[in-house]
Amino acid sequence: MNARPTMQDVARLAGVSIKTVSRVVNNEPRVDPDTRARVQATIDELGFRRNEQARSLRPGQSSSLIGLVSGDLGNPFYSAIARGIEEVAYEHGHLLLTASSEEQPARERQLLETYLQHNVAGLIVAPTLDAAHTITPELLRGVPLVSVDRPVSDPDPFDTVLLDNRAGAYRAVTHLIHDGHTRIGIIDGNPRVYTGQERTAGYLNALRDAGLTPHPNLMIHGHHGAQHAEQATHQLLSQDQRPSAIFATNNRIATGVIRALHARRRTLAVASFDDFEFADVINLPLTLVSYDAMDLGRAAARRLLQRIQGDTSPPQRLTQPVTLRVPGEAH
Amino acid sequence: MNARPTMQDVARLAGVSIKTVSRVVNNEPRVDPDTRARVQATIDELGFRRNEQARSLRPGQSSSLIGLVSGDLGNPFYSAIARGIEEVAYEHGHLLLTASSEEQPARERQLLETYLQHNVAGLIVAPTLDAAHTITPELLRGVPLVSVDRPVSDPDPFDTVLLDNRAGAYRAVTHLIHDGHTRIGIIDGNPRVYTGQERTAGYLNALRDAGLTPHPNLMIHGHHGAQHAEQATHQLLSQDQRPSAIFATNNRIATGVIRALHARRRTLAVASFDDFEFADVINLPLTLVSYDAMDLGRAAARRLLQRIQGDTSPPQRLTQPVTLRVPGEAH
DNA sequence: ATGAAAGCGCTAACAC
DNA sequence: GTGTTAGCGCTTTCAT
Repeated sequence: MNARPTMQDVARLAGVSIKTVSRVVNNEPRVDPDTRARVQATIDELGFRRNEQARSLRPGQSSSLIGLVSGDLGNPFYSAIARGIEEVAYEHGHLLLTASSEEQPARERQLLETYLQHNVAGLIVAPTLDAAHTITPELLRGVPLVSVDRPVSDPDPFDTVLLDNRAGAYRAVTHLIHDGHTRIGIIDGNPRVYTGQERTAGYLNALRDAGLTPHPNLMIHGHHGAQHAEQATHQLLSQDQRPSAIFATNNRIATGVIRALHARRRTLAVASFDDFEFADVINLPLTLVSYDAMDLGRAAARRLLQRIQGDTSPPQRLTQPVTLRVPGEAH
Repeated sequence: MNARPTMQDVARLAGVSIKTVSRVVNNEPRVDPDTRARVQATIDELGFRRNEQARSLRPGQSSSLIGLVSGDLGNPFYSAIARGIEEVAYEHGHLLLTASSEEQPARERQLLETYLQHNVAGLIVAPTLDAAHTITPELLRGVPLVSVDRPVSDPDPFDTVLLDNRAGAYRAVTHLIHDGHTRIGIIDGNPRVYTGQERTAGYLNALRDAGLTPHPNLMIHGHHGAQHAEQATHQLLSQDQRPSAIFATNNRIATGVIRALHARRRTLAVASFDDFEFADVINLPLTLVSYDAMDLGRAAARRLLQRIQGDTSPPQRLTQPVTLRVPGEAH
């Protein structure tokens, strides 16, 4: 329980003033080498480390804290983003606070406020639906914010890092069409979610460019999570004009589709946004839109650090690339 | 870029002293209701929120920060733990800092030091190998630490939250034996890792209690990650006395085993520590040791909060339960 | 019930 | 090259 030593303690023991200790700690130039050595020795002896909290209390000195609010850190997609942010933040001497909004706007706002109370230097948020109403410049008071995966609103007052959702979906569906499929079903989640909207748009564009007409019976929306996607798959396969392939707009949905096909002992081409580890072991023809979620985090963190360092250019929208992966196919 | 208002600003505008504002903010009793209302109105008007950094600078006032160092936040196991910690921390008004040691002791120590510089109230760490040499009471200076998933050392000077590794492995292997298997292979990772040691011990106990003799050719150690486990599986299946079942000591290894079996188009009973989403869709007889990783985090956080609140009882070792899951079997 | 003043650990401005 | 002083935003005696 020995109390933590302060600069004052070091100064006393080394027989110098507190300012000299500060100079040594901060590697300022104008210090006598002998003095520096003596002070450093005392620092080591006492195990002194600067109190960052006191340091960043001074005006101008921003704290080295970055706050992240994502939907659910337990979701591998978000934790990969967090990992990417963490990596870049760490390289630049910043620390990362993490919390989950559970997709509730009120909680999201509460978390951002708490972060601001702790003097974070910047914020990264994977916004909930309706974030546009709660995340405002007045709330932020000049603290920079970068949104990731989804925009806060459109047009967006903040920097935003997104996946190329539309192109990814377009390519996956086009790949199915090239394989001869003409009746391609789509299962999407909540139609208000940005990523799903973009991916659905990509699907429609692919059909249109191939001269195919989208069929309402082949498009199921408003379903959420693997459970509902499983039902939706059964529904698609129980009707007269069955699809020969299904595009799932994310991996939760893909999981449901695969479960349903497994239950029916039925083989169908499945395309999906999001890659997954067991893709190679599933006995189905798969077409996956793959990407590195950590890169989303890295890009968001880099942009945020630029803002923290004073960049005041207009808000940017950064789009991260995606690739098509067909398990079992040579490349 | 309007500067953040301070208590001083509120005091001036409300025509009271800063101390009265402080009393209102902290809900202290001895304030005139009228004064309180007037101050509160000013607070709302200005959007004032207490600067937590300044607050916790006062001695005695511990910060509301908790620091987590895990091996890799991108690993779903660790991110689930983080999510559990976050949940409990949030309920108690604490915030969570996260970082990844990448299993490097030097980085782990560096991160802990940085956390301590930021005046964290407590620490949770999933220790690397060799953490015993770098995580010492001198480093911590009275800041409480709880280790999770693995002990820092044995006997452990810190509270520790573990899975019931031995019992889980014992039950899984016993289940295989009841199904008639007598030649059961085991593939483990780095033999220095605590969890692997315990799970291997459970495997050996199960064999012994069933009157079976462990065979060196059926035990493969020192392999790391899915890649090596794939090779190890091929090795096990290429020898004369082939196993009829394989126990994988974690899900990375299980992934490798399943990959290898898929490549060989071979069906074999597979038992594994760690459950996974696609277990139900894999066409293999599976026996899984399942548990809730979030609970590990919750338990660690609860223990840490007790320490932060002044508990000085001797270090505890908490063991979290595991269950057996056999996909496709009724329960 | 309210306020004045000191001080937490540090850095910036300005001596010397 | 080195030291003195003031002050960041807050809480805590101790007065009034």
